Amino acid sequence: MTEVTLKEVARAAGCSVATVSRVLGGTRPVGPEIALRVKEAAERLGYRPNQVARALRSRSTGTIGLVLPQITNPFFPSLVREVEHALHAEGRALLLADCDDDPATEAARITALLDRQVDALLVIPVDETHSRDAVTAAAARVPLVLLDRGCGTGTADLVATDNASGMALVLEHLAAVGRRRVCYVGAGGRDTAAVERLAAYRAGAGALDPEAPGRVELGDFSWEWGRAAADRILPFRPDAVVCANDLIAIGVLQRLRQLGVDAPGEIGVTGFDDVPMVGLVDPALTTVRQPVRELAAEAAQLLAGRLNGQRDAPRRSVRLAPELVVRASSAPPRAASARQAASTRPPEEDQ
Amino acid sequence: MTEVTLKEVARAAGCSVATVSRVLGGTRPVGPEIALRVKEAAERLGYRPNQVARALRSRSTGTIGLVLPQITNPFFPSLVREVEHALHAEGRALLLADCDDDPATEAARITALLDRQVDALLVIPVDETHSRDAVTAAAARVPLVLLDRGCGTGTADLVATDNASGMALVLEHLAAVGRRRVCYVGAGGRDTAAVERLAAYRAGAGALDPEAPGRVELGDFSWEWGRAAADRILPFRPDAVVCANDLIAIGVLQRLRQLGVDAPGEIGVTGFDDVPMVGLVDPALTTVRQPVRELAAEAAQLLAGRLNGQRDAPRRSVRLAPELVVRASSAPPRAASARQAASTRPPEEDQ
DNA sequence: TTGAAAGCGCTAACAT
DNA sequence: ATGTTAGCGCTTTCAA
Repeated sequence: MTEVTLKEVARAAGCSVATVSRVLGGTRPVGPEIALRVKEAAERLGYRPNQVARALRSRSTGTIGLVLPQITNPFFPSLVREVEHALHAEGRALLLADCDDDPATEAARITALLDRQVDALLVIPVDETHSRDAVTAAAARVPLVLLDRGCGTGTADLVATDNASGMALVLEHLAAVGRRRVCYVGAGGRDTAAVERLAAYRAGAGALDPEAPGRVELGDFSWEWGRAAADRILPFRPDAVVCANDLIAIGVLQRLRQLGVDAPGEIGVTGFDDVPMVGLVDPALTTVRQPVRELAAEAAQLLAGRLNGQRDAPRRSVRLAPELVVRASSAPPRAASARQAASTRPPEEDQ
Repeated sequence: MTEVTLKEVARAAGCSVATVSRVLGGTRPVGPEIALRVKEAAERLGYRPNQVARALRSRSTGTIGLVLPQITNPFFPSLVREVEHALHAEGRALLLADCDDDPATEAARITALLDRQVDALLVIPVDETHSRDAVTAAAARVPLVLLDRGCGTGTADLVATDNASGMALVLEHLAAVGRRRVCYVGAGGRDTAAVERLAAYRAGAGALDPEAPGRVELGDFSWEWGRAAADRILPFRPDAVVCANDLIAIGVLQRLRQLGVDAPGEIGVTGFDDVPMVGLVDPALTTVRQPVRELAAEAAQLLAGRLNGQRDAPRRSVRLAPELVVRASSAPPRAASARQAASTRPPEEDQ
C-alpha cells in the first residue's frame, strides 16, 4: 500500500499539483468549484500531506524540541503535558529529549534536535552556567525559549515562575501566622530554581529574624535530602522550615514525624511547586503553586510569535507570579502544648 | 548565516556530492585520501546533514513516535526516560504525544505522528478495546509496538510486564508470611494492566481462601481511590490488601493509619509498579517492580529489527517477568498485639 | 485564477 | 572508485 501523493490528487481532480497545494494550504485564492473537486478527491483518496516533503520545501518542520534535565523529576511531567497540549493545539509536534541532568548530554541533545530541523527549541537548562554555551549557540540558529529556569542573562527568551515573589509569599505568610525562627532547607545546585529561591530566602528572611538568613542547609531537590536536613536544622530550634521544593518538604515532614516533633504545632513546614504528590502527606503541605499551564501557554505563544516573523523583536523575559497555597503544615503554632503533644508518641527509627 | 550543504562540502573537497554522501554515510567504499579530504572539509565548514532532506530521499526520518495515556501517571516518566535513552543511543529521536487518557485524542495523535512520517510507533494504549481501531490502522502503515499494555490480541507486537506472574508472586508471598484473608483493591479500567492484574488475583487468590476471589473493590489507579477503598474493605476483616498499583496501596496505607489500623501488624498491604514515590511511605511498601529499563530496551530492539527488514516476521509478544520487592508493609502479622497497639493512637480524621 | 517548472538537500541508480 | 543524474513530495516563483 503506497502513499497517496499530491500528484495523484491532482490527477483525480483534473488539475495541477500547484492548484491542489493551494486549495489544501489555503495559500492563494482558487476557484470555488475546482476547490470543491480538489477537496473531494483528497478526501476520497484519503490523502495526507507528507510533512517531511512539506518541511524540506517550506523550511519549517512544525516540530518543536523540548530539552529537559530529567523527566523523572516530578515537577516536569505536568509541564511536559501542558506543553504538548499547547503545541498539538497549534498543529505542531514535540520532540522530547531528556538529558539526565548532564550538561554534556544536554548539548548533544540540542545538537541532535537542531539536526532534525526543529523550528524552535524549548530548553529547561540543567545548569545555570554549564548550559550556557550550548543554549547560546542554539539560540543563534532557531528561536529558543528557556522554560522554568534561566541560564545567565540575555541568553534567550525566558518564561519562568517568579521564584522571588513565591518565596516572599511564603515568608509573609509565616510572619502572619506568628512564626519568626525560620530556617531554609534548599538545594545547592546551579540551576536558577535553586539559586533564585535561596537568594529570595536570604533577602527576605531577615525581616522575620536577623539570624534567619544564616540558617540555611543546602543539599539537592530530593526527599532523601529533606529527611537528612531535618536532623540538621533541629539545633536551630526553628518554628518554621522553608523548603526549596515540595520533595524536600515532604522529607522534612516525614523525619519530623519520626522524631516525634509536632508539625505544624511545633514547627511549620512549607514547600514549593505544588506537585501532585503533596496530596499524599499529612499534614497537608503549604506550598507555592507554579502556574504550569500558563507557563506552557506563554512559552508556546512566545515561540509562535518568533516563528511568525518577530525573530528580531527584543528578547523577552516573562516571569509569572505563583500562588501561595495555604494548607495545614503552616497553621499557627501551638506555643504551649506543642512539646507535650509531640511527646505522647515516641520517636520511631528508620528500618 | 546560511546552512552549509553537501554541495559546498563537495566543492571544498574537490569532489562530487555523491562522494561526500558516501563518505559521510559510509554507504559505499571511497578512496582513503579523498575520504580524508571530505571529512576535513566537512569538519572545517561545520557541516551538519539536513535530516529532513535525508528523510525525504531515503524514506526514513529516524524518529519514533511514543503515544501514551498521561505523562502525569507516575509510572510513565521512568519508562519515557528509558525509551528516550534507548532511542537516542541509536541516533533516533522521540516524538512524544500525550493523549489525556482519551481514545479519540489518542487516535488523533497517532494520525499526527504518522503524517510526520515517524519510522515506527510505540503505543501505550489508553483502552484495551477503544484503542484498537486506531492501533490496527497505524500498525498497517508502520511497525508498531505496544508497550506496557496490550490492546486485543494479534493487533501488533507487544512488550509488557507479565502482570499475571507479578500478581502470583504477591499471592505466594502473602501465603508464605501466613496471610490468608486477602482482598483486592483494583482499578475498573479497560486497560490491560487493570484487567490482567484483576484476573490474576481472581485466579490465584482462591488458593489462599475460597472466599478471597470475591473480595474485590474496583475504582481507578489513584491514591484517592485507595483511601476510599480502605473503608470499603474493612468489613471483610482482611489480613492483607492486594492493590493493583502503588498509588492505590499508598492511599490504603494512609487511610489505615488514620483509622488506627496497624499495618502490617494487622493488615498487610502490597502494591504494583515500584514507582519512586513508594520511597515515601511508612511502612515501606512491598510491591512488584516492573523491569522498566528492560521493557524499553526490548521495545527499542524489536523496533530496530522491524525497521531492518524483519517487517514480515511473525508478530511477537514479549512478556518480561517482574520482581517481587519485599518490604515492611507485608511483614508477618502480629496476631495478638495488633489491635491493642493500634488503639494507643486514636483515629484522626481528614481535615 | 491556473499551470509549468524549478528547486529544498539529500541518496541511490546508473554510468563510467 | 567516482561522477552524473534523477528524483523523494511538496511549495512557490514565474508565466500565461
